[in-house]
Amino acid sequence: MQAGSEQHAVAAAAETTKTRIERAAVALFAARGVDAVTIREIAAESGLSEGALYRHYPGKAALAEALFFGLQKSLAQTIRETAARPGAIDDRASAIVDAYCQAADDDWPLFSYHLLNAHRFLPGAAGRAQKAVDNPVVETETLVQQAMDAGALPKGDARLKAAMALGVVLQTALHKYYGRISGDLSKCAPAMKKSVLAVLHCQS
Amino acid sequence: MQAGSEQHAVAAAAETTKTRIERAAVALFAARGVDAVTIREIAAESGLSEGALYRHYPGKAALAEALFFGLQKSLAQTIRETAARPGAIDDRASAIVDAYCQAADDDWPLFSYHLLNAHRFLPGAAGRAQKAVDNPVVETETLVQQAMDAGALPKGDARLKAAMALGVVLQTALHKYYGRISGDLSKCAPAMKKSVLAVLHCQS
DNA sequence: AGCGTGTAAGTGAACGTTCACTCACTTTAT
DNA sequence: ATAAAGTGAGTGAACGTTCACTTACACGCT
Repeated sequence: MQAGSEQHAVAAAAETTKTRIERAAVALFAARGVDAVTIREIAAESGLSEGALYRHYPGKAALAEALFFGLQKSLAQTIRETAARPGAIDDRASAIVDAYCQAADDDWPLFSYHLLNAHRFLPGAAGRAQKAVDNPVVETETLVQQAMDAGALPKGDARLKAAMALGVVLQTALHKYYGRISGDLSKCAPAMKKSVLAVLHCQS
Repeated sequence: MQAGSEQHAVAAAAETTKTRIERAAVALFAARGVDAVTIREIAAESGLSEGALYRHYPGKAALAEALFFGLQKSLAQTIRETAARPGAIDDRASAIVDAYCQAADDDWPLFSYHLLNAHRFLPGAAGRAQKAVDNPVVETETLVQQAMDAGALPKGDARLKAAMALGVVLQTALHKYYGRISGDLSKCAPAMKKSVLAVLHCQS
């Protein structure tokens, strides 16, 4: 891990064994659900043996978790950075819509896996308060709250506003999963931006 | 099933063995996911034995499916009737928001189970076109399309508009599941209605 | 170059557990 | 008496995980 042959590896993503496993797993998990997929299937799909998977991940659960939180963290970071940028709330909200679209179009299997399995990894109402770091929802709520405090949005329940705005984007992605909307999610970005802004600015 | 003692059974919902099973199953499925729940647990929760469940359902999968499609059908029917009622699009859209709120507040375990497990029972993009009958999404799309045709809404992609409008409501319900929004979903109805209308009427 | 050695990566049969489902039997209601 | 409803130990298949073994390769030594 010290002097590999694939540093500056952000873009090219060399096809290491580990990424082979991850791609196979994400494709199967997204298509059929984590529980319905067996280690044997992941091994077959990635062209490896079952035992080999355990050289890279301690188990199926850890693999599923790592895949989910990888994107979760990356989305949260993007939103946090976007929210921190100076500028009008409209521009920042639009940038977040673009960020979601880009994540979806970049790696649709991973994105849809994340979309459909969030409730598997995030605690429901029972388990107290979601981890506040690396959470796209929390970041969005914070952004909305700040805009309200600054008078850039009408005062109101920031959490509710954030939920409704996120819903515009995430339900659209879900309908893409169901085949009710086709093509890249970015294609819908202009309409989603207008709707998100309409939601954010409407009096409640 | 022909001459039972519980016809007119819409409201009172007599506590038959079958409903005991269903309530126990839905509570467990909603809290921990279908695959993580065992038949033994459902039996224990409902105060029956494993064998007894099989007198009423052919298996776990059929039980999970019946619970899902029970609400799916009921939601679709409500929306269809609402959409068919004469009146302004705004009033009908508001009525649909109320219908979702009522379904959620009536039986939150069932509603959240439905919300979180839709992708388990509805075919993804691969399986061609979702069953068009008894599908709340299809009904909503139809309503939006009709309103566009009638000039009551700006022309555009009805499916996308429907997705975004549904997202306002369903993501809010999801955030209630995560404990980010508390109290009855109906409490959010006024704000959701305003947002849904803002989405529907905004130019795209 | 040839050789010995240590380490990481990969293999797949075998293991033990879990779980949906079955069935011979008991209880309850009519 | 008879049928419907309920019981729970038993069964067999599926699955995640383990492990003894094999292969690939890097490095120092002569």
